[in-house]
Amino acid sequence: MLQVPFIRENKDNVIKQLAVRNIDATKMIEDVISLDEERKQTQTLLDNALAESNTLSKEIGNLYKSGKADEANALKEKTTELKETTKTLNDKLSQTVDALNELLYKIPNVPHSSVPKGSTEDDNEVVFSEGTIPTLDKNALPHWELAKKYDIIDFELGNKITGAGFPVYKGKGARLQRALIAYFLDKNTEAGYTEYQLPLLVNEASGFGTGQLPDKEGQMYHVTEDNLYLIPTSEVPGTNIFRDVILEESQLPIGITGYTPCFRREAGSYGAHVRGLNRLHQFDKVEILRVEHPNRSYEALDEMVEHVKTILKELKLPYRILRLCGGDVGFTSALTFDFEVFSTAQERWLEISSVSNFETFQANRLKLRFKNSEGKNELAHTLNGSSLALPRVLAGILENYQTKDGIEIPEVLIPYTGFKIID
RNA sequence: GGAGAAAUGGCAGAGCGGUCGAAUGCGGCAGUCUUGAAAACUGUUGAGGGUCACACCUCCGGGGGUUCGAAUCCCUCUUUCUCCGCCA
Repeated sequence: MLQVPFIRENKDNVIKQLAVRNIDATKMIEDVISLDEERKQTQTLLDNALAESNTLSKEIGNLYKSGKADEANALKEKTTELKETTKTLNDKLSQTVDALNELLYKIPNVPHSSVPKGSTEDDNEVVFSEGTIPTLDKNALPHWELAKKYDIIDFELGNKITGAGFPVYKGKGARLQRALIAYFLDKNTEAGYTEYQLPLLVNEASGFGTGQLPDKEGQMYHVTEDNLYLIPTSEVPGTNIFRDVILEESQLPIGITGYTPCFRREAGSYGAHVRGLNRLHQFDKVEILRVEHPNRSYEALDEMVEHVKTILKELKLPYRILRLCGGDVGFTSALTFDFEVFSTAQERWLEISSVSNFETFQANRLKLRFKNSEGKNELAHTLNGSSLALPRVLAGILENYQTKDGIEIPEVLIPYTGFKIID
């Protein structure tokens, strides 16, 4: 959520930059400012009334002490009136604050100046690509066929146990999953991220903290009995570590990594593009997350991009990096780079990582601050990225590494899998 | 799941319904002393709103109530601890 003082001071620029997302925020921004104005006025009136009633109460106390009960009783009548006033003002204030917040929840983050204009994913900018796309045999199969052929992922079984989108990994398939998780975690901790194991269910406050609530409620599985939500990404529990936290400047930067399954309802997604591992309700992901000083958060973003590149290079997968356009960049993000792996048999790019700088957008909701060199509390910047999401990496490996003898295992993974080929 | 106890500032820990945003200790910061450090001493040290700056207002786990006035009384929820039960 954007900060009101920031909106006030940069009104025109905010509107101009939000236009990159193809939204005309003029009215929303003006409403924010006028609601905030109203909030301040009401607050002042309320404060004055409260101040008066505080003074009166003290006087009454003193009068009682000095035995002047009559005078005290006279003053009491006055405070009764004041009570009415404060109640009315208080109601008005909370209405205004609610309206203001509701509006603020609807305004997305201001895109970074480098975010290109555009409306769909076709307008994303390819900024880097690496790796060679293998020439496969004409009998090459998409990963869901390979999964069946080598009996390593059973989609139907998952269907039976739970439903579509909950695959069962078997044998070498399961082992490969575990290998990938361990390998990613090792790479991330080597790069300085501290490993965490996080809860898979979060409460309402955490959902609000990272912005899944109130808007994207339908995307999460909700355990109504206990009012908990299954996490759609470890970003939620990971970032909420820092909810209501004031750090010392010397504690920055903070980098954490964690593996969790992720649960997404993906309501309204159907068709060929969601076949096999392309889109699941439950999938595994290893995440990296940073809390940074505002001065160097973009440097940190570059470091994260470089880090993910190293992993893909080691896995020898053909990939490219996109700078997301205004129409595609997430609600909370200021700048996002997506990584895509080429799925040779499907002949399409699959998104496997998304690395973003949220600047203060999340921190503002979380109240994540640090004491700056002047001793003032200042909002920190948060960033996160997948490093990496499993299913599509797996899809990429299965498809790109298939040979007539079986599926070869990328060399860096062999110490983790204990086998060299799936056949 | 049952019974009991508790929740106060970074931590520990006081707090007869008014003078309490809150004693005291520790920690943090600044200074004195010292070649430097430690010790000692002095001062300072929660968050948010508001203001040019003050004033002023709100916050003692969350929510509600009683009262002219609540950290203090009542209700409720949550969490923690102890005991019992169940259990990976």
